Amino acid sequence: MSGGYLKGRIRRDDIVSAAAAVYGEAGYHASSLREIAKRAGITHAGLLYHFPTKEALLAAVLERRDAEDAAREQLTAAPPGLDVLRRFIALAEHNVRHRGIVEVYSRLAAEAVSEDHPAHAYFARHYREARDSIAQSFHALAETGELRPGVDPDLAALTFIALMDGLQVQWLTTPTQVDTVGSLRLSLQTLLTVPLFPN
Amino acid sequence: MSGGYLKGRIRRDDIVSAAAAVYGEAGYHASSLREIAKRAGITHAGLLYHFPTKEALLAAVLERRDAEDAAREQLTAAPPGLDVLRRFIALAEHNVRHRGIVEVYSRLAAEAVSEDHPAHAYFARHYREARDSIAQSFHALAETGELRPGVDPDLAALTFIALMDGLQVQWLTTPTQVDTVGSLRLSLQTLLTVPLFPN
DNA sequence: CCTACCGATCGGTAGG
DNA sequence: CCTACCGATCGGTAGG
Repeated sequence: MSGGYLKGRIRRDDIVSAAAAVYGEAGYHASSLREIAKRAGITHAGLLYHFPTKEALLAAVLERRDAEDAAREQLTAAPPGLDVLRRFIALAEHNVRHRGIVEVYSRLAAEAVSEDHPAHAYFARHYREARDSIAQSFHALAETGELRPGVDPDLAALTFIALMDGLQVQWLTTPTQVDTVGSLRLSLQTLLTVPLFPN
Repeated sequence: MSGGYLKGRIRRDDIVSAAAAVYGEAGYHASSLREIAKRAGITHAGLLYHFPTKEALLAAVLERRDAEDAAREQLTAAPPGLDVLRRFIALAEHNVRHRGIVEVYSRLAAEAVSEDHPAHAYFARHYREARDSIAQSFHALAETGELRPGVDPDLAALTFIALMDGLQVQWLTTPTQVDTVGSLRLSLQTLLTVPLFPN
């Protein structure tokens, strides 16, 4: 019955995977529909049958990434507090084992600083949501005395997100010299009065 | 006597300035020699008379940036310690008032994570030198008891550099919501046992 | 989904 | 430094 639709969904998924891989290697603007299509096993005109424009394909890549992240880490599900912070650390640990994911994200984020980039709104929203989520946790920790006195929760949240992103670029550039997870743990622990990972 | 050479140097400088501006807006790969040449008031073939290839122009942009940074902040001149850290903060303050500089740097850094990018070696070296400089200062502070006990100087150096870079991308994306200098001060102060900026 | 094509743009070169 | 050009590549469309 829905055989045709199923095949279409699989094909679309292959294209999105190929696109994410190419974006990671070349960024969005420098990626060509022909290269993406070749990896998906079709022509570039065939790709445009599934995604009407280059931008529509980018949107599909970003949407799938959001869905995957949400499903894997349940970042927003936990109540504000230490657990949320631990889940962000877990996300960083996952990323170290999946360089491709980090490449796409880092490259697109840098391109999207321009207001006219098609992914600009996506990243502006992404940053705001991440900051809000982390800030809520720091505020909760402040109320229970688990945040070091004098630390501003909102500023600490901004700092944590910026640190995650900066570490990723530096890690991609010189992988052997960057301990992403160690740096995140150090920074977080320094802000707390209780152990982040009790022995 | 050297009239011809002087004019050549001025023209070359105009081209480098135009290139830096375009790199900041579009990145390196997406920048065209024709757009850069137009802003410098010549044709793209004329540009190639001064710089033989697109890569040669990129190298000139990076070289000039290094020279300007070194001259302005004398980052390597100070003896390791609090003063070096304060100079990096001063650099961040300067950058907030010169968005264009930050755009070039952030965009190129993200592109250059690829090993085959012509600026890859430049950024790998840049990161290493920055880490070494900061690490030396943290080591010095550790010996005088000005670094919080338990803080690893090398990890703290990596963290500080990553934080600077991550803040810049987030600030470029959502300028009104990011306090770059405040975040850097908070992070540094949290690592120290003495005031970074005594009142 | 493909073949065939379009106009536009790219980095670089020849020749002056 | 310019004019004029090259081959290559781009996103997108027509027509099936």
